[in-house]
Amino acid sequence: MDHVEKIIGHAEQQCKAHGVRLTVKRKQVLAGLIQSDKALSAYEIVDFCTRHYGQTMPAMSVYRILEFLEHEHLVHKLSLANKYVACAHISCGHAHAVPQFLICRQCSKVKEISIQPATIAELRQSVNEAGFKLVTTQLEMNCLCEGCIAQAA
Amino acid sequence: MDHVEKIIGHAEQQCKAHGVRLTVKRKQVLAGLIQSDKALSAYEIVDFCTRHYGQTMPAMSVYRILEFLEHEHLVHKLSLANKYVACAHISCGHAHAVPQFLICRQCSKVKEISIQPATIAELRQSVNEAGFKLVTTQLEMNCLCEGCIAQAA
DNA sequence: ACGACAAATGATATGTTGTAACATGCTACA
DNA sequence: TGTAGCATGTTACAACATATCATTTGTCGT
Ligand SMILES: [Zn+2]
Ligand SMILES: [Zn+2]
Ligand SMILES: [Zn+2]
Ligand SMILES: [Zn+2]
Repeated sequence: MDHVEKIIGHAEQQCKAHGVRLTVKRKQVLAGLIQSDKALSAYEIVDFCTRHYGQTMPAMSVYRILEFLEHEHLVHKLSLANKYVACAHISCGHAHAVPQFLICRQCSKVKEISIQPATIAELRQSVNEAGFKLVTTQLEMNCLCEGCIAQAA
Repeated sequence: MDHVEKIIGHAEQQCKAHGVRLTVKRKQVLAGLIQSDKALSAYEIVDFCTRHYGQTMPAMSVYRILEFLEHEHLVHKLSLANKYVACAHISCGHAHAVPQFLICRQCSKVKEISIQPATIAELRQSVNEAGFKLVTTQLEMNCLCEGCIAQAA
């Protein structure tokens, strides 16, 4: 049982606990994202599934499935990059806090982190002073990953 | 001379100083964004211009013009919302720092702020600890504006 | 003023991303 | 086994964005 399957197993447990089904197609999409180990656009997922599972995966299905997976917190949508990434904490057990995402501009690798609550509080404070209210503390930041930094040097 | 024209005047000065031209079409797009006082999608700008200036504005032109205006720091592209907003500091004179944007989910109003350097430093520190490097400190945050908060209450 | 060059815009086509609407198939449960 | 609800298939189209080449307009040296 490899790494990906183990995560899928956890995801399946989670879904069962919520009274929803992780169907074959949904597993395919999630597994694709996990295997890729980076953020993919919806159509990249279409291509991935079509190539790996021997039948064309309609874009419509991918969007529907992504919506489902996001709702189950198994996948995160990254608006900054218009891509989708598997949650990094599917196997952790603990319910995960609102995440922040570091997105490599170069290669779409994503790190899902939790910034210091104090820092978040300062951010929220700045927002409040401007008369706005934060709707979510999910942040997305344009970054370069370790690999791409090394490559650039 | 109204508020919008005054800002346009400043923009024109700025362009002249950079040896580039703020043409009629470019002024129309910029004025549209300023008047709207919120972020607009490229096609909303197309509609605005077509309605207000009596001839159809091709989408292609809008994209080209937005690219120009962004390059001149007169307009900012908001990836989080897939929209464009006029810079809030065109008339300020001082060269503006890397901004952070508070975007109202409800009505697309945008506040362009400058978060405490100390907070930014903490963010950068978190990113470095994760092995990534920030490419830009421009942040975009999902918010509700004053008006929409009041309305919701 | 004239011609040459570069910048800006027009026009058309096409690529990419995302949703609407309705048909069909599958699963769980009475 | 019927049936109700969920999931997927199919088709069409809307919204967002870029590529390419033609035409117009502004700039500058002569
Ligand atoms: Zn997560
Ligand atoms: Zn990278
Ligand atoms: Zn600005
Ligand atoms: Zn608002």
